[in-house]
Amino acid sequence: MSRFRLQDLNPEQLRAARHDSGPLLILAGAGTGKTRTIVARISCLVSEGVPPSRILAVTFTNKAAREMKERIAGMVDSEQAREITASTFHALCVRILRADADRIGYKNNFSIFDEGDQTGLIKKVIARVTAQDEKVDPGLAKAMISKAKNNAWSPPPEDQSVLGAVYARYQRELKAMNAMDFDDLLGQSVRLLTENPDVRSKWQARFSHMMVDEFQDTNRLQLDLVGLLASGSPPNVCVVGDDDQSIYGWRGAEMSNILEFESHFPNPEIIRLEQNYRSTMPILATANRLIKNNPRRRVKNLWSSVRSGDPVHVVSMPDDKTEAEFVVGEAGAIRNAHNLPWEHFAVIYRMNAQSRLLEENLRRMKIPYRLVGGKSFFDRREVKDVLATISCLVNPQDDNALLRIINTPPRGIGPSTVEVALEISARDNKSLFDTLTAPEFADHTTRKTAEAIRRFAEDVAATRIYLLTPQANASALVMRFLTDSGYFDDLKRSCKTPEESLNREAGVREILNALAAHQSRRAGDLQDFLDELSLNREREEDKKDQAAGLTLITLHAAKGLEFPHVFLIGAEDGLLPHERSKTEGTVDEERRLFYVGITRAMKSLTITHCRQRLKFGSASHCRPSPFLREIEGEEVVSESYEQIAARPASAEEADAAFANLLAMLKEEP
DNA sequence: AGGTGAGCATTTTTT
DNA sequence: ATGCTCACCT
Repeated sequence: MSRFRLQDLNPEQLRAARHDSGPLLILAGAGTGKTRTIVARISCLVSEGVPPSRILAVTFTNKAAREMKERIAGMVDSEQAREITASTFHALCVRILRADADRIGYKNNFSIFDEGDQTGLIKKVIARVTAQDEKVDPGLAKAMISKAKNNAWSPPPEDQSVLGAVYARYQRELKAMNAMDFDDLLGQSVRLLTENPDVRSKWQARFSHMMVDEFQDTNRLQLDLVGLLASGSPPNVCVVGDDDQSIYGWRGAEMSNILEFESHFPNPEIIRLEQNYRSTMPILATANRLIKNNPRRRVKNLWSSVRSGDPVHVVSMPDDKTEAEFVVGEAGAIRNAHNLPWEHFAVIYRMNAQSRLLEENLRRMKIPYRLVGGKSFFDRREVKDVLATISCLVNPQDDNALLRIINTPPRGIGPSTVEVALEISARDNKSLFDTLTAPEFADHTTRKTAEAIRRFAEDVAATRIYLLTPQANASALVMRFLTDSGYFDDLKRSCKTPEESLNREAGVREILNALAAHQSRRAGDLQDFLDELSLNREREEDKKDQAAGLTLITLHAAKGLEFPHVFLIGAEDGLLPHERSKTEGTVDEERRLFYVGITRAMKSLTITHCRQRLKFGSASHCRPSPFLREIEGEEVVSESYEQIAARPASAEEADAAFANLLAMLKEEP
């Protein structure tokens, strides 16, 4: 990467980079060089003598944190770059909590519950707390608990309402397991820093300048955290975001954090980045026209020095099947006409279910594609088993992990024993492991079961001792624990086909290899490894080789990405403003979603909507999205599929079709 | 225990 | 249409 020069920045970017102290709000429209500006600012701070170790950059995703680190490394001295902290909110919280969680009544080796663990525990709690005839939806309870935590509401005193009781009990059980869910990582960090001025001072002294990316996505706890960590008076907090791209309100993001930034951090400097380096003017004009219709926003107007470009196409389709065929055909035509790689194309949609018809067509046409957002490697059974095993070895109080592995493989500690133990552990407020291993537990079981428990506990304890020595070969120890316990035999037995068995063993190997690699990288302990995995679950499509092809992606997942040629499909009333958003009163957020979609396109943008679509198995009529009315303008061309199909192919298109044919012939062996 | 079928809901998902 | 959950059966 070429050495960065300040002259390369535009005047607003430069002003942001040079801002020295006190709060700074950078309103960075889509494609306006946001990351570039943050990194430039960091580089300025360093050259002005701020020690790099005292600079903190916070992001939402690990990917963003990684990219930021890379770009920083390209800009400042590598020695200094290493000292700069670039981390996600959650990873930062884990660091804070691993050091001092004991100050708020947790042990520092607490476990982190992912959403699967969380749902599992909630279900269990519901079963315990509610009467037989009462029905509580676990999903609803989970959403409510998350909302409560994100607003820093404590569990209400018991038996006010069923949900309140579920929340209270859930939190009690988590605590008993010495575990935190994702929301707790934030909430407990806030509590730790609020209740312990000395801890707070320690962290405030650690960082002198703080940068927050994607500020429009922060929730209440994250805002609190920023306030608690920021140091300097006025605080040196630089936040970057775009309220027009706030699309995670349903997950607790508070747009008011950015809209009312001044009330949280008084007298900030506010800088707008409006020059766009991504899209042509027709695309930007379309986006601007749409987003103007939102009432609560910080007005921005994107512009580009690229004045000309293809018009935005809006095409009306008879049905969703035709839509998929058309989009795939159009992408192929553009590709052939300009000899482009498939990577230049993306199809963006509101719901994952919309990808299916596209996939069918792409497969039929033998077009390579990558589907963003599939199932995670970490949801595989054997991966969960191995991770639960490691968790259990690190923190035996982690009932959740213990429950997963206690009779997998079968050890003679069956459900009835577990049931009894669970009851006693709830009554005595002790962990499952402690309950099972207490001498008096033998009174509740047969001799045989007691012996099985003793053996298991011994195995865990013995492995644990080795494992916790610093130079231990952890992956070998875990491997031996699994083998000795008969895990692999059990795994093989449960597989229908030999391939499946091989596949699952490969999954185990992959985790253990990752563990070995982690240990050789830094003689880290297992805790680090588990933290990294629970906070950094790279999707399979991310880590596999990238030469993937055309991208199929949801509007949400597309935020932050860009593609030369974009197809935005399903722009229908009830789908793009999603039906549910209308009843929930969040149509503005849907408009922002549409805005995000439009601004992903660099060179060409085609928006389609269907007059009919298969919904829940049966055909239903669809009206165009009301947003399509809002984008109408001179650089938007509306047509129907029938008009396009009836038009004689242009010479260019005919050539392209011919080339396409040739290419297909060549690919066939 | 683990498999099968009826019944049911069905947006988006950074950590 | 499809996939998921739960209850009930082998």
